[in-house]
Amino acid sequence: MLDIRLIREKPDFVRERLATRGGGDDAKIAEVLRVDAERRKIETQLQRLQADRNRLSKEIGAKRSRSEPSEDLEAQVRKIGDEIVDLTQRASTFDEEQRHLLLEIANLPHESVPVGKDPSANRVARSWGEKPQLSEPADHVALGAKLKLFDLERAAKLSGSDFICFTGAGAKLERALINFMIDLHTREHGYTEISPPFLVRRDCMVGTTQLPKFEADMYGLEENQLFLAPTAEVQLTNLHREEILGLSDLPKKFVAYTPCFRREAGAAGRETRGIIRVHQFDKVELVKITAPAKSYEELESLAADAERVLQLLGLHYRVVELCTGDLGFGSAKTYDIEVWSPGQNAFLEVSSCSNFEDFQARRMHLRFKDRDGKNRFCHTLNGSGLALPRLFAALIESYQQPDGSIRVPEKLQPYFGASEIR
RNA sequence: GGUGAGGUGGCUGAGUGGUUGAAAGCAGCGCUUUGCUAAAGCGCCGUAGCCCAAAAGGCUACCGAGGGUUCGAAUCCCUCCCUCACCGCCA
Repeated sequence: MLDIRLIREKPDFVRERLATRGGGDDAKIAEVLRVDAERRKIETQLQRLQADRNRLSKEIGAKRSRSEPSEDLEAQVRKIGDEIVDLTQRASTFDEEQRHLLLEIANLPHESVPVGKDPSANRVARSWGEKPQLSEPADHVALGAKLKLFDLERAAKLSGSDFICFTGAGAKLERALINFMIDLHTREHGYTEISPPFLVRRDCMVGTTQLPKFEADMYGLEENQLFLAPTAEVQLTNLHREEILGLSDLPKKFVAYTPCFRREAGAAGRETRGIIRVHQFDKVELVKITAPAKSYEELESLAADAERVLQLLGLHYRVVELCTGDLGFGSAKTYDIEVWSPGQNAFLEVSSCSNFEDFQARRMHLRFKDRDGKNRFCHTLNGSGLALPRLFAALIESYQQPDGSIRVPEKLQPYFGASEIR
């Protein structure tokens, strides 16, 4: 959520920055400014009446204590009371309308983000390693079937299409990857491990911007208003919602392993082969809550922490700096980390590391007490570290051997308990 | 699920209809004293918003949330949420 004061004071600046995302927000800005002006007008009227009421009510109290008549004043205040009821109603209508509009206006891209309208303007920031030399690489679907690592048909029997059921060595490999990543981030990168609930309240989903805009992509449980979290970003970032943290508590760094649930409405048929786009997948997520001055350096180290996973596993990847038009709704700056998939002959996104600045914090009232004693909004960041099915696919494809077996990367062997899968 | 107790500022905790936005203590900030530390003394210290070009200043709202009673509600009534305790049920 943007600060209404910023929009009020620098509307042209806001419009210009939003336009770099691809435009279409001018009408919303005009509308929110109109509502804001109206809201303040009514609020001022309302406050004058309340001040009158307070003053007269005190007089009534004083008169009564002196046993003087006060009926005329009481009648007057009663009348003011009626007007207040009416104005309060109108004021809250405008309040709601303003919040509604603000919740649907995207964040401003950071000035360092390359300007462009689609992924063709994204910038490859760096790449690591090399494509493995494989004469005729099998893709993960073929490898998985052959070695019985997962069973998509039977997963469909349980839950419908686009679900995974890992089996045997596949299930164990997934679990090994989870443990490997969590240990890395807790032991070497200083994150605190969290095992959060998977169901979250609506407010949390609003806080991290999944709602209200993307409700169609979320799984919800109608009767008790809970949602299945689409990413642990929701739980981890909302952990301290509505709190005021001490400056010395920052940065907060959390890592969690959770399943993630996504309807992927409208995504059917696109990039959905095998296990790379499914309704439920496991993910190790990294979240940081930082002071504003530090958030961009924390973004760099967050990406580095996620990249470290791929480096230790010896997987080729590249880091892409998203352009303004490709940026997510709430993000000010994002690096996508893409691992090489020999089977797809393409890079697959396994992590998206973003700095939301105070966009999420403002929605969830997440603040810290600054050195000068003022409460300010924190900055929030998150990135996968990493998403499992795609990592799994890239790993088995990259480490496949001519004889059809899969070599297990050395760093993973203590977790997996064997050096190969055959 | 049942019964009981409770939700007040960063924290602890007073406060049952009108100068209480809220006592007191702790924490925090500033100053004094001090070789340093510690201790002591004095002062300041909630949040959000509105008016004002701005500052100064003024005003409004907020005591879990939402309604209600009243001229006036932290205080009385209703509903809901949450926390704690005990009982029941349960992986």
